[in-house]
Amino acid sequence: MPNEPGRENRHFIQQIIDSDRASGRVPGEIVTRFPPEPNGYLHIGHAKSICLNFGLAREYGGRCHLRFDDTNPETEDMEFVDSIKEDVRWLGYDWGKHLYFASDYFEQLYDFGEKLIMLGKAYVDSQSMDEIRATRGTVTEPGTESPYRTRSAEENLDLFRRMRAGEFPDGAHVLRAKIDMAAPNMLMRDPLLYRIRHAHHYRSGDTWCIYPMYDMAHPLEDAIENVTHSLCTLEFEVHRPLYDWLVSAVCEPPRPHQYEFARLNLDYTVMSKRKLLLLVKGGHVDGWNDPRMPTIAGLRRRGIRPDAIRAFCDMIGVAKSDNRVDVSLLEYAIRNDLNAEAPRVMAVLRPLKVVLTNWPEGQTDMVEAPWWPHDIPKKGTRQVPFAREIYIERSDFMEDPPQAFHRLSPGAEVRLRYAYIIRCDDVIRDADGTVRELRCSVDLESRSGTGKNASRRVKGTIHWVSAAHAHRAEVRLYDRLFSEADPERVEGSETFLDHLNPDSLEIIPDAYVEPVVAEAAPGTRYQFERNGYFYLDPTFAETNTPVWNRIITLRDTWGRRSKAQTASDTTPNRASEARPGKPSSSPVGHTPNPLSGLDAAGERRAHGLVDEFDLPLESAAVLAGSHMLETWFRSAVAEVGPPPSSIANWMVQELRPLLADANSDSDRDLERIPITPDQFRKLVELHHRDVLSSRLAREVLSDMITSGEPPEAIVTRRGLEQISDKAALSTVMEAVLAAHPDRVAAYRDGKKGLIGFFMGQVMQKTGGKANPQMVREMLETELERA
RNA sequence: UGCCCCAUAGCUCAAUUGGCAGAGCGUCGGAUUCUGGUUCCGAAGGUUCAAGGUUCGACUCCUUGUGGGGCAACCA
Repeated sequence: MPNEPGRENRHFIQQIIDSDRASGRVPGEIVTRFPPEPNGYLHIGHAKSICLNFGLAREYGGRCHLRFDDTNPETEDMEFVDSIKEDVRWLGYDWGKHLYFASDYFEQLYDFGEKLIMLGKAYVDSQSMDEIRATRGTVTEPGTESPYRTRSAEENLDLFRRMRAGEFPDGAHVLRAKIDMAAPNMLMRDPLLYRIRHAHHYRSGDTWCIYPMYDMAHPLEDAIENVTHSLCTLEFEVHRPLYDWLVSAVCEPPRPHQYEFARLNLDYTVMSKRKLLLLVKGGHVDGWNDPRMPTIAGLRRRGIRPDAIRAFCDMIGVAKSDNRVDVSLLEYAIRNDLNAEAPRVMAVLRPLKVVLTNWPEGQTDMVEAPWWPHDIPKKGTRQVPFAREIYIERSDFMEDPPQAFHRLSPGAEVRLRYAYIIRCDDVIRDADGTVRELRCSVDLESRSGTGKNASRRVKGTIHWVSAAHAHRAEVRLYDRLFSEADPERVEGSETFLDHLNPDSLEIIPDAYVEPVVAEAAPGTRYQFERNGYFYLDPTFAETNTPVWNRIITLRDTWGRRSKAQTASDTTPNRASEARPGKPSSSPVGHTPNPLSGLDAAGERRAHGLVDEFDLPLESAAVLAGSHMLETWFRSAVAEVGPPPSSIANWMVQELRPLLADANSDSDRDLERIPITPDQFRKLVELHHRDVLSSRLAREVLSDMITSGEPPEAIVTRRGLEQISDKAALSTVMEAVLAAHPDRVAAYRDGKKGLIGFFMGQVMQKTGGKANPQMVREMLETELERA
């Protein structure tokens, strides 16, 4: 959702796509894909990905593929393919003709395997699984190369073909990429590409006995389909170098790129397929579509509409930081959607009988009740029978109510919604003292709409049903499945199952609904007034008793207040719990050691630079960290010219960040840029002599990197000399101040931060050429003159 | 412990790419209301993880820390 009015808020992937289009990197259609493995049901976390991928395609007029990533024959099934298709469609998205299966690419993927072998980029390894594991090394130690790594291309090809032909048992050989067994990224230590698996695949049957691994299949599938932006979750970040390696090894230029975003975590729920399966298998829920489950099927059966899910996904945004979304956000999306979609009716969940003593026995009145409240622009009414005996909600009566309670109590009056005002005269009790029934008198002139006293106001309005006309219905009340915000956070021998909420389901077999509700078709959504939104569960369509699932309660400021009073001191404050990213105590007195990243030799070099050139230790440490940097620095320094510390400073602070182009080692790029150390020194000199402000010098530097021209040439070509003429600057400044009298006043009123705004304006008006020191001084003296 | 990623209001995210720290949700008030709902109005809430550095100016760039997450399946 837009954060700033008037300016659409673009998340980082949209920004990437925008710039890809602007720069021409992606001239054609934007192509994304949603790539589930058909081995489980989709959940609300997948919904985030679906909304992202299909939403982007819709937004940019591109397309989104639905691709089943079915490369593991042992876990996948057609049942899941069907349910996933249903769920995506239900969410409101359409893949058109772009339905794909990894299993349809097996032949092409195999050809890529042969190609890699021919290129010398892959080999058949005949070590056992254990040997491969053991020689992979650890995160701190490099792995060792397989003895089979040097097999000839011919031998590899022969072996790979025979693997395909079924000559070998499972595990006898694998195809591995030949990359680097010492790579710090474990994924690059000759990752497995193909394994032998004599297993029946639900689509390809027994055609294949070798299957590609994810790292082989996924990037190449993207390339085959001309996907432009391949979006996945954060845990695949470390796979990206491998993705790039593979794609650039065997594919032609228009190539896909992978970007990673944070998966959704929701309070009071679990999201992994494995844990959801455990809930189902263990009988803790009623199946994959239990209305308490975060599965799409569960949300659907709960009665939530797809519009609400999409709105929710819009609200949570897309970013790269781990998150745990507060349920109130989901609840808001659901209520906000249903408010204008669910007609209002009356139902009493926990009945208390009320006899209206002055209402004639046997007389039935029909009152007219609108389907919608006044503030929803929809029309229509229905008739509701009103008679001598009615049911009201047990919780709407209190014998000894607190001050703020404005429902029924002895002697008090309430309005029965759409009907009459009643007064409680008598309370009838059972032998054990519990209230069995109320005797009330009706103000016969107070009938809603038509009565003489229709406009008489009483404090409360409650809902009701006529006892003789009401229908019975089963109602199921759902609460959160877990009692802990983060059920996966366990101690000792606990599992997430220990955090199950025992009260997550309450079945009320004998609620009463007004007659019209009994005619509802399965799948109908109503608001039971003052109780919440309910959904007639279609899975019970066959049975005689209708089952209404409570989708969600109404927002309840009263219940919240009374609960807060009783429970405030026992409920732990969320803020006080340890949260990721928030240090519990801030360390003090720490002095940073710039040398800490260096080995002994590096430290010596750094100190050498300090002694020789009088550099600050920080700059020296950075330069000493890379041989290339240090050499470059030494050749940039000259007898005449700016002090070495300035050159070092500019290298560390300005040059290096400019080199940091996506996925490359910036310090190594130093030799590839068209800037000579001599030219660089001249640039620093221009800044040092105050010909260029730091801002302009930065501008020139980035120009140098792209154009390769010497700094003076760029300055002349673009007319970038700094403006230090007081009169000229004054004119610009006056114009800026005159154009924004309100801000000038605000500044003089104490909002000193506005100096940045004025500076920005002046710099913009002068094309960044104004001498910032002078401008700032002039602005300050001018603005202080009140 | 090696490499990679992340850190802005209670929660989820912005901040025109170095120029006034904002939005939605939540919280608390007020108005409206025949739903203690909705709608409308308002308020509180910030050492931008910390320290140092660069800069006229840093949420943004550099350094070092801290905290959190990911990576050592023939899963995806």
